[in-house]
Amino acid sequence: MPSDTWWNLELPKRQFIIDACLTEFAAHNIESASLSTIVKEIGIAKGSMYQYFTDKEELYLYILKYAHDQLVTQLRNRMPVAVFAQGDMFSILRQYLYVMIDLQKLFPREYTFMQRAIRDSGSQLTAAKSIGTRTQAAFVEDLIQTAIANRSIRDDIANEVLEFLVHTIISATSEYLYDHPAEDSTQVILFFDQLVVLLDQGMRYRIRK
Amino acid sequence: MPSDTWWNLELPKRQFIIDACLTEFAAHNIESASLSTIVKEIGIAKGSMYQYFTDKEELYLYILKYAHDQLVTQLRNRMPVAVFAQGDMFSILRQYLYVMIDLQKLFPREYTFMQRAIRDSGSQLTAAKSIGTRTQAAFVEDLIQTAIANRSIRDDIANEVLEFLVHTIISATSEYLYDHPAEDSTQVILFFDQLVVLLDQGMRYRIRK
DNA sequence: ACTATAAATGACTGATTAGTCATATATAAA
DNA sequence: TTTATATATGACTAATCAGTCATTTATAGT
Repeated sequence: MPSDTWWNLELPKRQFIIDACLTEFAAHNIESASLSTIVKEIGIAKGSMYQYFTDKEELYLYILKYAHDQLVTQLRNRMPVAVFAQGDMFSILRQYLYVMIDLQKLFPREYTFMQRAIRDSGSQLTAAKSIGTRTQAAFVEDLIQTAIANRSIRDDIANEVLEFLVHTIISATSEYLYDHPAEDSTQVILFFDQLVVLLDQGMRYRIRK
Repeated sequence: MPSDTWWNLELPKRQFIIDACLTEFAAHNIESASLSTIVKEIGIAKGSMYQYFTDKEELYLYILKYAHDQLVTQLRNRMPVAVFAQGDMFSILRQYLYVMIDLQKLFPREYTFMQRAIRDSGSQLTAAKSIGTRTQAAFVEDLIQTAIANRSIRDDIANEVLEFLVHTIISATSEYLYDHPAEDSTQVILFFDQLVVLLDQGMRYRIRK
């Protein structure tokens, strides 16, 4: 939906603009993000921005889609479908958490923005919500379906509940990364490993052998 | 920190003002909530508001504390300390989730506002964050400590991980309620019950007897 | 060099914001 | 009734915002 003018721009300039928008949108929700701030940061006139995008919302959704596509592409590279067939659910989940750690390091702006967009999208932009969560939702559904077919997990609990729990774990670890970005990766991995073990083996007390 | 003038107001008027603020702050973060909207809604002059509170932030924190105190009081009534001593962790957790359902029904504005405040407080107001999460953090810590002492849960996983998981579950169910406010309680209870069973017994597949 | 098209500009509009303050009104005391 | 104090008011400031548009500048075609 951006204009032809936008696509005629040199790629480095487009990238520069995108980066500035990512930074602003990662720090403020759409309501309080400022286009004036963005153009001042980039060093272009405000009018130029309106040659590329019709309004703030179009810009926001475009940047959201960009960040989303970027992350999904990376995720696909790191977790090809083959991974789903083999291995049980818990090892896949563990791998997914590791990938998230990587992505946050390599694409901090995109990652942070997506995180914020999903968090903020509750009431407002349903478009944003659906872009943000559809991928994850599809991933979780696949994961559960495969796991049940594999008999990796029990089948006597409603799928909705299983999906909720897995989704919750993913979101929460994502938030955890968001809140502890600078921390040592090995520490975070250790943390996640224990978390997956906990889900895997269950929490209830059992006599130590 | 509100002025004497505020405390000299008749209680019903104070309550009316508080209610209007709760509504606005439940719908917008502090950055984009509008004092102009609030005073228009109440039907008083904007200047009056500044006779009571020195600025927007003071008002916000006052309302936050109000909502927090309200909810904590209710929580204490419904979950006296005695509950912690008896019962295992999972039944306590289940009870806590039930109480949340009640509170959301009985104090929708306070509940929604607190939920939003915790969610939004990430970067900005640390005061808000600490008010919002301290109570829950203390609750979770107690819960885990007691459960380990009881041998309700295993002791070979780092406390931090256990606390994270429980905290995550509570937040997520809280979000779930936030997103499905009108839904039938019995459905929600069923959902939570299965969730707790899942945590309790673990997810891994086991042969059905 | 001349023309046509495309892109960039920034002053401007109208709306909204948080916060101020001189003035007006109400309450109470003398 | 007069004086003193407490409270309420809303017009006002200065800043910011999204979005507009007539004008300028750059690019390309002839």
